[in-house]
Amino acid sequence: MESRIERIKKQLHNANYKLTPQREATVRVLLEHEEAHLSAEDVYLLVKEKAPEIGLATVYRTLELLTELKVVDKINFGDGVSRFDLRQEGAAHFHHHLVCIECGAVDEIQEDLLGDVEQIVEDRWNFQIKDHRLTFHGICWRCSGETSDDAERT
Amino acid sequence: MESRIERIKKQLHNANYKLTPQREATVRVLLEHEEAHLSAEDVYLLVKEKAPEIGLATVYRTLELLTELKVVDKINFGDGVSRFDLRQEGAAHFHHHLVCIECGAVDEIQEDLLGDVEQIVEDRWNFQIKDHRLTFHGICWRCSGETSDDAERT
DNA sequence: TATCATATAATAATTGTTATCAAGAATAAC
DNA sequence: GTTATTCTTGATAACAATTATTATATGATA
Repeated sequence: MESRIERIKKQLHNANYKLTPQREATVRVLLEHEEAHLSAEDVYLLVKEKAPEIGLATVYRTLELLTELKVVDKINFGDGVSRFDLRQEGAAHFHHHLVCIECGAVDEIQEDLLGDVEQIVEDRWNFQIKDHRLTFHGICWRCSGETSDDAERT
Repeated sequence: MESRIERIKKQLHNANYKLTPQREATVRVLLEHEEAHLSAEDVYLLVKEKAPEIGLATVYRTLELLTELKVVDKINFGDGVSRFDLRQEGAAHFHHHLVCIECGAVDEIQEDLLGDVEQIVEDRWNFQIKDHRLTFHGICWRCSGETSDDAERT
């Protein structure tokens, strides 16, 4: 974890920004809640536990900055708030999400899966793909397990 | 076009709603601007040209209603506003989008393309897919065409 | 030291959207 | 036809998420 902070610090410095205590606290919260898909408000409340003097605007600014530097990805599941995910180190592409319409859980798919599709799109639509967003809405294994007979026994 | 309005009228009636003049005006604007990805505000301004007495709230209500009936799809490209697309008649699935990061243009992909990917996701993650959202961000043919030969520019 | 740029907390302002509510049609009951 | 009843509407207030403002603090530099 410390090494990841170090690397993020370098990324900031490369872009002429500093890793201030507030920014570090924000990054730490993100690191401690990977895959949690926190909203700005969520992050704010969590950071506040450790650094109560931080302001909401600072969290917004930090998240914006981190998005710009591609340290985090800003996602939007259509529920009115933006959510922030740490980008996996070395991941060229954005990961996908499974949003459960029953319980609201958000699971991640790290696999790319879109290789073929992207090739088709680039060729057929003459479109140079830089990034993608893929979200499936449906019923997760937990919820379908509850009512389904052949539920998976974990 | 009239026949599509007729069908939408039936859909409304089936759900115990009426095609009021305001709703019809809104639907007509959507029909006349297919593939335009209008925001609620856009729709409001366009409807106002024909029916100046309409209120913004009515447009929001109508768009919400049409979304519920799956006449339109509500999409979000992360720019802070929701956009509304008429769903292609008979389309079981939501179409995909190409968002150009240069000029902001939004093109549509009607083809599904995700058949294989969905099969994998359903099997491997035990997830029952009901809908999907797929958006590619990149450079469209228009923008890459402009500088295509001597690529390097600012 | 003074000076300069950056970062900050607090708060005001803005934006997209939703809720409220009284008034206006449409429909049904008498 | 008149009266209920139910929808629907327009205007506007309320709301929540985000962004801008401002005055202050911090830290580096000369």
